[in-house]
Amino acid sequence: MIGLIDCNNFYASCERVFNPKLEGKPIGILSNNDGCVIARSNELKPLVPMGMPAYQIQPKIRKQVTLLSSNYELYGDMSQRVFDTVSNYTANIEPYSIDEAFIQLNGFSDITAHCQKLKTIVKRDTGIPVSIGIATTRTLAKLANHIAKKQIIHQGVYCLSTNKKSFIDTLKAYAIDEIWGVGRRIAEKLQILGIRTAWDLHQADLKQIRQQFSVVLERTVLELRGIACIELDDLSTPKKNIMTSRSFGRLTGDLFDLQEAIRIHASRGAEKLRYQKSVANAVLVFLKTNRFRKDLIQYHPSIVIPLTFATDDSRLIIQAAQKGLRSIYKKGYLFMKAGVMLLDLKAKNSNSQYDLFTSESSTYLQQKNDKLMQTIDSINQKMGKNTIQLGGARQHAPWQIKREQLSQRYTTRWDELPLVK
DNA sequence: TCTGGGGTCCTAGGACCC
DNA sequence: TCTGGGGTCCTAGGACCC
Repeated sequence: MIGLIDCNNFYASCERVFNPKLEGKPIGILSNNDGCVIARSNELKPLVPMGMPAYQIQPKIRKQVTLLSSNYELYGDMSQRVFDTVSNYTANIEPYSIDEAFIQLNGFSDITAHCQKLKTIVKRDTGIPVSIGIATTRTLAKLANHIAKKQIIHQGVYCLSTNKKSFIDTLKAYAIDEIWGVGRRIAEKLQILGIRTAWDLHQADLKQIRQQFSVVLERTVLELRGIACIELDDLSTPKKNIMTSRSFGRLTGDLFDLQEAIRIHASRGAEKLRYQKSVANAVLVFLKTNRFRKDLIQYHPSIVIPLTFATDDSRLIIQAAQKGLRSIYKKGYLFMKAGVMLLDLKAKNSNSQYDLFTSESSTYLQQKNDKLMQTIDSINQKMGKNTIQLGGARQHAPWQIKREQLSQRYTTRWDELPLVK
């Protein structure tokens, strides 16, 4: 059997662990730049829909709720703690997102009881409440998890068995658009065909699904029937592209601002690249104006700059990115977002990147450069992000994101530890 | 005034090959 | 009247996920 363990209202729960006053109150976590509500406590759910821009929340409601900037450093660390705890009680854990992981649950006489225990331990050791769905396939485990969360009677753990009579009723009560892998577009198309519930899709004709949709949806149908056919990428599988981008706190059309932002993104991308032990063959740079501002002229340029040889050296990647920026930048536009994407990634294998032109002296130089990057990375790892940066970053530059309601990074910064009085 | 960021997979269609 | 057939590779775009 497969279990899906999912943290309840994860970001909100992380905040509550360190600020218990927020317990029982409606709280929401905002996207970067304090833009949209991207996570809600149960109390907030009836008041504010998911994804609503913060400024559209009515003042009357706004007064009753606590809105916080997202604190990814905190959430990332809490996520690791939850997964570490789960790993101690299960042979095989597959993290799927920051707040979810699949677990293998074979060899237990009473799986539900085991999961209840696991749930209690995670709450005790990390402070994070979780729900667990159990079934024979990942798609059904997701569905079971949903039920575990929604129906209080199950106390956060639900096992969905395909051979019980209740299975059909459960699927009949489950709307099509809530199925994992069925998004808005496909749901609309399915509705037209008269397929409205998980049970309808379970019963659908495989051939027809394949023809009118794709193999992806065909797999979902098989999964609903209890035939496991969705495998997850191992998390250690290196990424094929690496993207770093941010919306700006304020619009800017100034080249110097953009150069600074692009340098930070290129540098951060190179860090991610080294972390997964890859090298990039090309760098894409893009700019975007604010598409919501109908009163401003729009411009969304992007360009790919090939690198002379595949590299993970921040300096070369920054250089390429800046070259790209200069060629797409035009005066007279107000930009709201900039980003860098590292493309055509390959494993950093000790020789491949030096190709034809390798000579003894260039190999020596390469080793020296590698060492420099390693040193920067290890200092930043030990002393905190951005202890060493290539070039400065002005604190109040327009491109810096707005995070006015940021909580402390309680678990990752010495000077932000929670205080016990 | 204000509207997230970072990924994956699949398919269709074009270029090119013999 | 009648314009080959089949394969690969690449890219753009669309769908999905959290």
